[in-house]
Amino acid sequence: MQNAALARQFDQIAAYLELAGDSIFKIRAYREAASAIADYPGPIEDADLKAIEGLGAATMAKSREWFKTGKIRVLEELKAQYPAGLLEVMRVPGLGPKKVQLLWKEKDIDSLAKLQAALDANELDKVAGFGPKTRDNLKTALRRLGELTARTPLPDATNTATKILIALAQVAPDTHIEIAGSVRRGADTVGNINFVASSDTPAPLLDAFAALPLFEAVLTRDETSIKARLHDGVEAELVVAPPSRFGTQLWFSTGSRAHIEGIEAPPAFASEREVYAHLNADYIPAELREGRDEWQLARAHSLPKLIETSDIRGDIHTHSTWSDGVASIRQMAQAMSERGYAYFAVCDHSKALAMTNGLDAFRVREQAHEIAEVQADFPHLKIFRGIECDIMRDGSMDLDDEVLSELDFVVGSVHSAFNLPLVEQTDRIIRAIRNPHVDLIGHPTGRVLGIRPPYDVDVPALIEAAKETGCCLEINASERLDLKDDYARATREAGVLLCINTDAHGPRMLPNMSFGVATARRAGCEAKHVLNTKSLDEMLAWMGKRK
DNA sequence: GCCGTTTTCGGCCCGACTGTTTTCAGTCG
Repeated sequence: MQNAALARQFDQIAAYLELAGDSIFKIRAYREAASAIADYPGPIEDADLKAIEGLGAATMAKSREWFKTGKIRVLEELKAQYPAGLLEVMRVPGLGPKKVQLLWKEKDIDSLAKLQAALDANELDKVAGFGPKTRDNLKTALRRLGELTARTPLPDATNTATKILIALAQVAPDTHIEIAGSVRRGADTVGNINFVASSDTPAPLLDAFAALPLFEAVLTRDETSIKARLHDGVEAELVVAPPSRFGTQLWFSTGSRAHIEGIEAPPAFASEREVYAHLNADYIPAELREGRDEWQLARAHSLPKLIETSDIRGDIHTHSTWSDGVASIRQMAQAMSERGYAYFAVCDHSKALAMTNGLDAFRVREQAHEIAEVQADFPHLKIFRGIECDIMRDGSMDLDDEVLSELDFVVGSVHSAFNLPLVEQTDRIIRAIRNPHVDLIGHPTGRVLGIRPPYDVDVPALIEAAKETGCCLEINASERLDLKDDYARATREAGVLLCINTDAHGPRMLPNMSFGVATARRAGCEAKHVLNTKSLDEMLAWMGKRK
């Protein structure tokens, strides 16, 4: 299955063409080809490429070239033409293709390090377009980018961990191997990826680990453990323990440090359950092992019965091709149905987000017809009419109350004016919470892991307002994980309902639900704390009460 | 580059903000 690898080739071509200032439509075509390949359900190398929407003559030829030679000439030429570091520089907010080209040509800046050095040495003062404000913004942006990229987002780390597990399973099919560390605990970002294997003969396993092509270099190795670095810089560690000590090792390798600290080291046990029994505690789920109150609760037999992904009955915040989604309502319905959901809501963007072809009142009503048509073919899946309506700068909604009142679900989200002062940003969102049509605030702090920090907002004040109106707050399960665990915990404690949504722009994103559930588990949530664990009947009753 | 067609080119993704211009280019969502 080479889908991801081929898709990456086209994404890279798109990135270089963007840098080169090529046509936005051409760039988009490459990105759509990449997306189509990544989304293709079977091995792309066996697919009938002509039948895949989004692939044309050019991308098909390049795909075949890659199957045959392992390379795409156009991409190799682009790589030769532009230093790879320029793509990194492009990631700095405020720097687009034009400015990156200018910095490269005039100041030979082709890496983040050189950009930082130039800023520190005040070398950009004379470059056209780089006034004092821009230079200042760049310094802040660079610092933030450093903080944001220091750790890997949970979804990426989980995907990598799974790849490593699959690769190991091929070499050692009978060995029990578990993911440990912060990935297992469901932390929103991850420093490194940990594994524990159960075996009396570590050497072959360590050899196999060292030989995985995913790794760039082996960093350390002893008799029972090995640490290696992936191509993207992330480090992965495997510890091999004999079966009789596997549980204790898994417990140690899962952590967290705060959870383990002050606990007398347990003797060798085969399972973690025995470890906790030995410590006179109930089994503590990995997501709660953060050194909060979990030991107290576990000893008092009063740990929560944490929500499971299987408790989720539907997805409330999803997109379709009516705005910037990649799948039709019918395709989304099919995917939801296959996941066994009882319902989902189509919540495309509203008109203020023009770039996504957001819906105005007219198109909202047009969409209702298509939803009704698709609904007729899915008797066991309720399709709700919804919208992800922009919260404008002043806190008003992008669509009139009259239109909003026709919809089953209104998700209110901020997609503009991220830099408002704390009080203004908070008041803006509270105004949306107080709009009786708004059922849910989408990604309430606006962060995107590894890309954008949250905007300044007083989350406890949002929770208070939501408590007054019965509005829910979202745990966005995609690359945002927003609300984050601490805020989700405060929301639950305030008695405000959370709603875990994938914000899926295509079927491929539906499995992200588990990351949102992990966040909810870290917040100590049971099923009853989350809106979309309700059965269809319960949900309809809840909606009825809100009207 | 892809797509669809009143078949082989023209449309596709637009509006707001920011900082720097001295009348708007570049970036972003």
